[in-house]
Amino acid sequence: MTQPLTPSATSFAAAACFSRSGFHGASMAEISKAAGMSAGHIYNYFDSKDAIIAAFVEEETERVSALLRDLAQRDDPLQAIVDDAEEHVREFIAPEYWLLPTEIFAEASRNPKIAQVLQDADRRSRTGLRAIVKAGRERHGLAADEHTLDGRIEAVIALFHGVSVRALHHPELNQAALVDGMRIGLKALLLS
Amino acid sequence: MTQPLTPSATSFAAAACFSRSGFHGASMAEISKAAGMSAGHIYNYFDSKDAIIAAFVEEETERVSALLRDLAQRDDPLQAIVDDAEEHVREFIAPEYWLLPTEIFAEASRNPKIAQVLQDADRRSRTGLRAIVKAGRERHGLAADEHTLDGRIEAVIALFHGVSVRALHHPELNQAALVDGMRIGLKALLLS
Amino acid sequence: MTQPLTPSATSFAAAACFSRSGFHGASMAEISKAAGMSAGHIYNYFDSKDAIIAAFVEEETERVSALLRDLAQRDDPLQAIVDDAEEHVREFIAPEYWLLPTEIFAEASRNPKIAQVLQDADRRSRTGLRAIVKAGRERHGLAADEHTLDGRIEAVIALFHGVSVRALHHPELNQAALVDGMRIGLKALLLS
Amino acid sequence: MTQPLTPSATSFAAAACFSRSGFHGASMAEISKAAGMSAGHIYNYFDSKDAIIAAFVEEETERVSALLRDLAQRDDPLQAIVDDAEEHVREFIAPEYWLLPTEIFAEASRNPKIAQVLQDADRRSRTGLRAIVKAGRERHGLAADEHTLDGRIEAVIALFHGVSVRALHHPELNQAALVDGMRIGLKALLLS
DNA sequence: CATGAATGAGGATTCATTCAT
DNA sequence: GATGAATGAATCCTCATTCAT
Repeated sequence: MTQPLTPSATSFAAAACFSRSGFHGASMAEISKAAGMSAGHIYNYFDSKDAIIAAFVEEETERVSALLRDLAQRDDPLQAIVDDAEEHVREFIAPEYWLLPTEIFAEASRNPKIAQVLQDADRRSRTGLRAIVKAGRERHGLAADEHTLDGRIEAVIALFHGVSVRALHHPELNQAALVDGMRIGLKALLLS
Repeated sequence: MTQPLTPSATSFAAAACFSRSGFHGASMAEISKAAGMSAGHIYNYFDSKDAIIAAFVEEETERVSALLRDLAQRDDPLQAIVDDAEEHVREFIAPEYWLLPTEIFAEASRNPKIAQVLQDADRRSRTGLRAIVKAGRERHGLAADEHTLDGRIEAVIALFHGVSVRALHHPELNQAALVDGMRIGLKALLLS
Repeated sequence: MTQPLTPSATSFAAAACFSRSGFHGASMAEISKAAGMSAGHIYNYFDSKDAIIAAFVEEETERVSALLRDLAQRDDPLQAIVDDAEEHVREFIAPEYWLLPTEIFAEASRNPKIAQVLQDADRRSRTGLRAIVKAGRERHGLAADEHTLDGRIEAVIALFHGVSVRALHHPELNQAALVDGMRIGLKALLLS
Repeated sequence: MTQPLTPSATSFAAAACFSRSGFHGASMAEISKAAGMSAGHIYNYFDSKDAIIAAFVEEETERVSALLRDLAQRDDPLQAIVDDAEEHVREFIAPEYWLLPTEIFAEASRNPKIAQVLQDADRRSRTGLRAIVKAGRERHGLAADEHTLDGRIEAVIALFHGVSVRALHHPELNQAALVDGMRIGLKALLLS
């Protein structure tokens, strides 16, 4: 979201390429065709291919952060997390959901600039989730001190991220069973 | 563990390069220098760079599988998982631990051959863990039907994998708090 | 003649390299220098070095086919073939003439795609020559049935191709004598 | 035949490789496997791959020269050439016959050393054939002066070499018709 | 004599990037 | 703004040749 109009279109177009071939497997030719403009012209918006990747990662992480903001609107957000486990699992298990993040994580693990983008977005997400969990637990009369919140929140996010990793390792996993497992874990972490 | 002596050394040397530059960012020149042999000679052991990656992934996943086998030796393995949470978290949080897996996951998400290696190793791991959890829960007088086992095991593994993803997103996370969070989640999943 | 402007220039430039070093001895660097463009750029016109060879062979065989078309214009083409023996021998004996065909034949003997190009061009040439010979022989009141035409035409072409092979084996051959030999053979084959 | 025993075996083994892949397409690894010895060991007999090619060409051309010597034994060699046309055509048309020569010609057209080998062998062949034709023609009361012999001999050899070239260009050629064509040409050249 | 591990130069090919139009 | 022709460095890979054993 750092870039004007057309670059955004480029990032969007690049998503398909990145998803298919990975950041380094996708060529500028491939990206430019998907973006519907010449390769040379892209350089009017981006300094380099790395800049495209960075912009793309920024948009992508922002998109994920936004999901959390929705959650805060719910009546009893904590219970909602547990209740919506099925829907969330279905989402996190879909390759459309984790293909690009997986690529992003790998890039971040080598590229400090990308890692920073991820960490900044995560801070925002955490802050949002933290407020939700704090309010929720207090409403349910549960402990909501810093240590408790820190640990529960990290574990909850880990659980969700882990689901996508599971999908990669075990595409035929028993989804219904996992949903029940998730509910047990989430309830223990959020509502006890 | 599929290859004789020298290839194994190559895989080992390649690890450093892959970790630093990624599978596709690491050049054969870089790898060969690390392996202490000429680039050309590597091709006496491996058919292609992809074959190096595949062999490396195989070794790496095997290494992870081995960790599970150790677990089975414990007196009360389920309780051990909960008790050892601190040690496990410390391990899963260390970049040494997740740097290469992260790269592997990204590769697997695009390369079916690599995905297969991962899935095969995962099946072995799951089978091992399943036996442990089944025996443990029966010993504790808990439900151990297929659905229960499926769900709990997937969620437990997800929790651990997720910890590594957290470390990437939040390097300064409150480790002690996370350990407590993990214990809550693990106890709920394994011992209830 | 399959390719637009610049590729044609490449083929032309490649001819010198192929003639000097052979198809496989000529490096892309050599070719690109001769073509006056970077090696990388050639790949905008040709998919591979093999494609350059194929295009070159196509142009070259087409050029040979064209010679036949001229022949048909003559008043008494059969007599012309005999009469022009000296000129034709001089031509077929010149290395400029057979250097590249020799390379092409070797390539065709291993590469089915190239062989096909050759055979297709040969069919066209034969059809053309056949019409000429048929009309000529009928005009001279000679047998012009299929078997006769088949055999005479094949032998005549063989005679010419063979001249080039002779030049390679015996560069100092007695050209005037060979011309007379050719005339005897050609007259026997075409006009009797 | 410049080399002792084992080299000869190497040349022999190399024939299959050369025939399949060409001189430059055949690797030393391929050749050494066919020769049943290590690649390194071949260098005890040959200074370089080029030397193997040279030795091979020498053996091969000698083999062809030898065929001519047989011809001289016949009662009426000239008539024999005409009479045996069918057999000779069959032989010259077979890929086993012209595959390697074609490769050799291409090599000779670029490599003066190979060209020399070819030309030396050709001189021997010509001398042999010349004696046969001279004696034959004199016996039949035909002109046998130098010019006549030169021209007829060159044309006859060209005719035979050309047959192989035809086979490459027109694998389905009408063999029976060509035999008749050859007989007409040969009779005109040798017996008139 | 014989091996085959090891080298390293050289090959085809790709691709991010530039720039004249 | 917009193109795409053009570059050339970098990549993977092959292979003739050497040499320690």
